[in-house]
Amino acid sequence: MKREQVTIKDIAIELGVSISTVSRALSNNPLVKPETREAIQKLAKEMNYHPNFTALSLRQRKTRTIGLLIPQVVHEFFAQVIRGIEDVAYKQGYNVLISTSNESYDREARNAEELLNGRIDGLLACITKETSSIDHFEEYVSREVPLVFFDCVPDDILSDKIVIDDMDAGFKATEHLIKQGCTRIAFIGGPKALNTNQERLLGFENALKAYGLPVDKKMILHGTSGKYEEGLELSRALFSGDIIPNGVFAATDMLGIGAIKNVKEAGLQVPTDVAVIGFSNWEIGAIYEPGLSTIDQRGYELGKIATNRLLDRIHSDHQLPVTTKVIKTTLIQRGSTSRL
Amino acid sequence: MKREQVTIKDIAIELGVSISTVSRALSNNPLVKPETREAIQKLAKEMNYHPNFTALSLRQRKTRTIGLLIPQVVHEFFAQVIRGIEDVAYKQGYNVLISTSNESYDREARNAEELLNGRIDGLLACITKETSSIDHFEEYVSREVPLVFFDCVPDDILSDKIVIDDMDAGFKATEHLIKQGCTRIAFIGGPKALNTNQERLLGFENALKAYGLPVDKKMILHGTSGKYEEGLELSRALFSGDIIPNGVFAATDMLGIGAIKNVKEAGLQVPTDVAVIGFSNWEIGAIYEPGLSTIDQRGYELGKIATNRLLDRIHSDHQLPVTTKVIKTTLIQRGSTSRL
DNA sequence: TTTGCTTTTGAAAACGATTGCATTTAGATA
DNA sequence: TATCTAAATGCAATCGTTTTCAAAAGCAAA
Repeated sequence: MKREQVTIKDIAIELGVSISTVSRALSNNPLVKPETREAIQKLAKEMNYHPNFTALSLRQRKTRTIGLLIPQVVHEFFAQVIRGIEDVAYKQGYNVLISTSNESYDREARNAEELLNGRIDGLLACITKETSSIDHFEEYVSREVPLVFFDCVPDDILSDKIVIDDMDAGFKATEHLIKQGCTRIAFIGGPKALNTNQERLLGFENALKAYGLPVDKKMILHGTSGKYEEGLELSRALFSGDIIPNGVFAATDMLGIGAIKNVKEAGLQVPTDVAVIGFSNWEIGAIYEPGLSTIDQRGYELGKIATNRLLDRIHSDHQLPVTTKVIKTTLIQRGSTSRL
Repeated sequence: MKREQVTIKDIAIELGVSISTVSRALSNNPLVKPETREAIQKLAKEMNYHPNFTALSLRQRKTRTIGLLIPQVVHEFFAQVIRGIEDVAYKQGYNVLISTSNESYDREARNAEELLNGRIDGLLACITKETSSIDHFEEYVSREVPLVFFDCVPDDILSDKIVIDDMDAGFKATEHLIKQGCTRIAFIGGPKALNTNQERLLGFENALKAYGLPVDKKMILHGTSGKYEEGLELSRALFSGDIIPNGVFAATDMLGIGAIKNVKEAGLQVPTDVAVIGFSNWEIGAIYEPGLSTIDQRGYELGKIATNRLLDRIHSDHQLPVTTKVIKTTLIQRGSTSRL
């Protein structure tokens, strides 16, 4: 019953002036006489006036809100990205509307569709593992609604993309293992179809080749979830083969920790018998024993850069050229690969 | 330039009918002639029409959006809560607007103020560690804007609250240590002022008393962050005192793991020499060695219950009585306390 | 006073939808 | 053909703002 907001009209009636004058007074428009302005501003404060966001959005045809489409929130990487996004968005007076697809393609498509209803000024998106078709993003492109992809990005779409250099990171991780004296290095990764995963694998293979080591398909295993339990399983498979690796590059930290756990259970020493490096730099890797060497995925920076790009696009009055920004990663060495 | 959304008016002009007819046709109003309706719906689809969210919100005076005010996203507990919230909200056609305060009271107050501008239909809030004054929530109460607090809730506000039974949980955790044969039990916790922390401590003390064990103030230490490093430090302080504990109840999992790490470094065995139990049931606790016994904080349920309550309030046409719901926790036993 | 200028104010349209009410149209009946 | 009724459509107000344009008010100069 009392839910009604105080409006500009209430103030106008109270003071016996017109709506326009109140509007002007509140925006400090010099057209209105100082005394009037002060009286209006005083009353507005007293009445607890808050300008109605929806009316403003409709009138100005912008919502000061950016959409964020991600597979999941319960994920250290995305949490970092969100923090980066919010830090930038916030400073520029933007809010963030998060839409989670729960790794479901259908939900992603529905969410993307729904966000086209004018409630956001632009969209930041990271596609799910299973996303193949990108029809649901085409209208953003054709209508020129600002759209920036980050991390997991579709190949064939004319849109800004911010990604980390997964191939380079894969190369660095593998090179690091080689330099630590590993000669039989295995790769355990996520879904084969995932482009970030492919890139990491490519970097892995390139490094082996660059250092004259053989690329053995039996030493390359793919999972689906990238989780701890999967790391355990893949590692078990790996260490029951005919060639026992002395180095493992895991495409996620949780896979890496699962691998270490299995190695320890198999009675082998990490890093002496087997060195393991992960990917992402999750907090757990620093605490686990031994500490997990890893690649820092720079989620926070990724979020910041993507948001800046999106806001540039939103604020630009002409159509900006489409760019792809590749961010370099850094390697973090911990106990799990320190053999020298 | 092409950013314009297709509006109902565009369709009306194209088909030479009135705006009202289009509106009715799109909402399947039986007043409009079947052929007209079909023609309109067909064209709407062809033209990629999406009803403008902002206009709809203004007209209907509701936004189908709920606000979420939390200290941080990068936190497994909040991530769980968010998932619970989204699952419920989503099913009922609501979106979630997340506002992060970064544990800053000022930012929390500003965010709360800002969300009063009519862009949300109701607010879910968890206050920060440092929040003392709750003025910024008073207007929600006086204007009867639906508001539900969860987890960290202010004492003196007439509003729904969903909390876990921290005292009971503290009691259970401590009782568990006692039943595992611990006789000198320490408590390491978060900020003294935090009500959840106080409750856990109270449960701790009650359990000691209930089992005839002395409450020694020297065995009760408070930190500020609840993080791993702090767990290490507090534990060091604890184990350099004159009485060495043989059980530790840590008010967060990260404190617990820090404590275990220190105990191990001190050359003691977990759980034989010292049993440790944490709080929250973070993923890391299941993976760490030894596995960390803990209290499951049920973030997902908390999120679901809070959202259901908020939506009830939003949908109710009369003012519902204010309630406080207390959720019981469950104890998860792992290696760190298994001494029998 | 009248004129002309500046300062200040107000009326009304617009943003994109919904909806109560009035009007038109079509078909049926007299 | 005229009248009545029901079906279909359109007009206009509304939601809360901003902003253009017109009008009023105040004041100085003629």
